[in-house]
Amino acid sequence: MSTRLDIDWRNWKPIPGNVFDSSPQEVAPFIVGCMLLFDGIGGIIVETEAYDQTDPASHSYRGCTPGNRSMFGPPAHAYVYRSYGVHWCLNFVCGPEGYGSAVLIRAIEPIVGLEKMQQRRGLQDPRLLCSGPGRLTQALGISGQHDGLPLDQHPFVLLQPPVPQSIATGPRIGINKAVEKPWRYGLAGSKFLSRPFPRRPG
DNA sequence: TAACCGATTAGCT
DNA sequence: GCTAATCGGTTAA
Repeated sequence: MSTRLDIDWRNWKPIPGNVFDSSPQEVAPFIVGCMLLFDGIGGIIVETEAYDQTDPASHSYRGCTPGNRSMFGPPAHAYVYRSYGVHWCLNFVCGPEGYGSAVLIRAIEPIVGLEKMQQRRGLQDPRLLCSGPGRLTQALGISGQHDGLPLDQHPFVLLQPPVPQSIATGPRIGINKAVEKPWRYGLAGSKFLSRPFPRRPG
């Protein structure tokens, strides 16, 4: 059983590398709705968060260290870090080189390679495969050895949809500082979010 | 000791 | 169907 069989992939195009020269607050909403494949397996990005060096919640806030050096490297590269000792989390480095900014990939809708993802995750439910930053790296087989890899070549593939997506925003998840920054972006109503977006007052 | 989390459990609609 | 609370676990400050 698969999803999104209605999509015509012929109209999807590679994401230009210079997209990642922009700020993480611009890149994060842009890549929501884009297709992410790693070694031929993946799906549609449905949730992201922006981080930059001025942000107390960012790994780059206190400058470059051995653990976060990829964040200060060239844009359009991966920053993969270990979270809570056990999980891996995938970020896309953006902004001018040395700026220390990145976009955290928080959730994808699994499309390609369902069986492999289910095997790696040890469960069947598509909604639990990639709905969380640690879950999606396990499903795609991404770990610390992939830190620093360029996003515009194998094993990465990034495609943008022919039509821009409608993006919801909200506060980021799992942080205690700069909680008020609405730097979480996603497809509101998607069943593959790590958590739903708060309903806007109105 | 705090951190960009996941799995499980308990309780709600 | 959903949300909140708890706890294990490694790293770096």
